[in-house]
Amino acid sequence: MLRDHGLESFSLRALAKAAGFSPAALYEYFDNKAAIVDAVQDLVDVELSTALREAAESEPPGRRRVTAVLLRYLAYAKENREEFLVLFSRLGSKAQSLQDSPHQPFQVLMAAVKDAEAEGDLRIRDGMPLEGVTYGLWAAAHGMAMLQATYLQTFEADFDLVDKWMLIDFLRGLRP
Amino acid sequence: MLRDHGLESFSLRALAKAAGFSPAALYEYFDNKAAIVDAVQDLVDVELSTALREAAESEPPGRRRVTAVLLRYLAYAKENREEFLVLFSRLGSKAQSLQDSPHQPFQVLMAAVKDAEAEGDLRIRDGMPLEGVTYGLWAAAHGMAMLQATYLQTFEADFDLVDKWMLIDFLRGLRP
DNA sequence: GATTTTATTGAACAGTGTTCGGGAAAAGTC
DNA sequence: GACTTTTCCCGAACACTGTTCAATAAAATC
Repeated sequence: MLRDHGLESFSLRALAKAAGFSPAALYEYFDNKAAIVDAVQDLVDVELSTALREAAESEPPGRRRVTAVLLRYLAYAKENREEFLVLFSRLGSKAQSLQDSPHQPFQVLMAAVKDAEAEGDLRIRDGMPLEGVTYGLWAAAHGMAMLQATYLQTFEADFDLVDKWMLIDFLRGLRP
Repeated sequence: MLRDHGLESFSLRALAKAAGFSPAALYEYFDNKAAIVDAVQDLVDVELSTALREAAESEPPGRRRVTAVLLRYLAYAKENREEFLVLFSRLGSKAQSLQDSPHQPFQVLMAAVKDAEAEGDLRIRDGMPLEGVTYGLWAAAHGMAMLQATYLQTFEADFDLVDKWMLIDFLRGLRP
């Protein structure tokens, strides 16, 4: 529904027509537009996290598994551009927290990082929390995905190989 | 002007009133709202790039200089949240290109990376263009800045130290 | 069958970006 | 100085947005 026509031009009237409802009827189920976006964000959240989980299981624990999760993150953002952008748009009104609340993609990545450290394949500085390095790795992939989806969307180039090499090199800096 | 009231609630009528003009008068100088945002983006672009240039000159060539530029990027995003978000919002209609057109912050970072490689302080894989590793490093910092500015804006924590450590570790993976 | 509850709607309101005809003020020309 | 032309700006309007609310039809309950 939303996938085809972007996020900017996503009006309640258009959504209502697509759903066979009147615009006012939407307010029976949602408080406002932000609540609708929140609901969509939840859907995207689990879709992305299951994709990441699959990627994690495809590789043995260690830095390679972390790399697989990050590359899957990038692939999802590339294949599902609008969904990815919705997830990180400011239209929703979620109070995001890192650890408790189920930002599931983060949890999946953190598990992979934890396992890699347990395997002795990844070094974590003294005083650096597990969430910290997970956040850092997430941010690296997120920045690539975000730049390609917005700022560099008109920049015709194949980022795949560059992304992969850079992530591998970044993780190289986390070797024991 | 725009700094105080965010980007979402930035109406042409409000801008016109603040400028002492009528809303219609703005169209004498700009084609549309996107053109206004483009103009602001240009201003932010040079503001950010001069800040990065200063940071580059504060350190000798090498990975430390690259780190300084990236940290300055993060500091700017933190101190000038709205400007930073405007720069990467989809409201503008710029056709961004990496090399030619003056996305100046990228150029500044690329110069630092180039110098670091020339100093023998940074390794670039065979077949990897200079733009590629610059993009990767930029994306890492950009992801951190973007997450803090949007998705994690309610997450009260001090990211500064984590950001610094992670960037240093990432660059550690690029040692010769 | 009567009454309450649940869905759904059309019309309206305030706000948005944008267009257009018209009217002042400034600049240029004889 | 008078006349024309260009520059500048505004009010009103249009189509759109999210949102509210009284009214209505359908369903559920008693």
